[in-house]
Amino acid sequence: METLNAAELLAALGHESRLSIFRLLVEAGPEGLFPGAIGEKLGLPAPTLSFHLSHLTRVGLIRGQKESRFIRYSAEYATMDELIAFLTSNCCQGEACLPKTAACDTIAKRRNPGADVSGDTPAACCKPNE
Amino acid sequence: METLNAAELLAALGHESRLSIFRLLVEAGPEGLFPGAIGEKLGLPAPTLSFHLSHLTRVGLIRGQKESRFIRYSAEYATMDELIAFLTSNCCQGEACLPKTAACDTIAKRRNPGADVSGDTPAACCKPNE
DNA sequence: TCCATAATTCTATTATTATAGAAATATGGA
DNA sequence: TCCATATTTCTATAATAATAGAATTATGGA
Repeated sequence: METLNAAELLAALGHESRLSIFRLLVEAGPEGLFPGAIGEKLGLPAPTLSFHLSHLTRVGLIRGQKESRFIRYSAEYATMDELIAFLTSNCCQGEACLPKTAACDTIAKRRNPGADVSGDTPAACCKPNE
Repeated sequence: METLNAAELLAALGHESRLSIFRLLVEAGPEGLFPGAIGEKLGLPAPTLSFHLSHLTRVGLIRGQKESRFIRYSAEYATMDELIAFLTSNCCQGEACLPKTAACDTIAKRRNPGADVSGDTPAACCKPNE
């Protein structure tokens, strides 16, 4: 992922309404939700909601699929995954930088399958990453 | 982390110059960089750079420390960590959603220490998360 | 066919953010 | 002290994004 593309995704999520929409869809799982339900839950007028849904769709963070009169929106997990991989790549020069995220543990583990990674203190992370 | 705060962080990163600045600092590690070096590397005029540095500082993604005539900026990894934890919490209803990120593996592993998490296919993730 | 409804697109307005020159501030060295 | 330089703050302007009413489109049901 390139910087420009990542910035686009981040900007799309960098708005309270859109972030809320996205998280509703992330939590809803693959079944997703219809705009009606989202709008009701978040209290957004239909045109405003539509504006944000199309923004999120354009950048590839969600996707909408027509179903008779409705449009079922769902999160595109793969896009989110790539974004987080981008953010955490080449980080921190060997410091333990992302204990809550826990991605680092797994990366360390894959590099050295015998290591114990089940504790709370993560190994150094992310150095020779993709 | 609350949605509003997360949106602020994402918006701060959702600008190509700021994202580039942040990533330079992430890669620079705890030693950080001075604005001069950043500006030169990214080709940004000093006032523009300063504007973005103060934005990133205000939201807590970086921090600046005066050192004689210079100001040493460095990434605040903890903030990034919390942001990613927020983004990946309560996701995907048991689907395997973030294989590249790899956070899911570790979360699964912590839940069930005997599991093998070293392969490329992550376990279901993130369900009863913080 | 006609209506109710889901959702979008059109539109104008408002609000916010980015840009970078000019001026200001602060520090160390000559 | 005086100057060069790092960085910021001030300022005006330009660019972009958000909001939501009104109009439009599409679908299923009466």
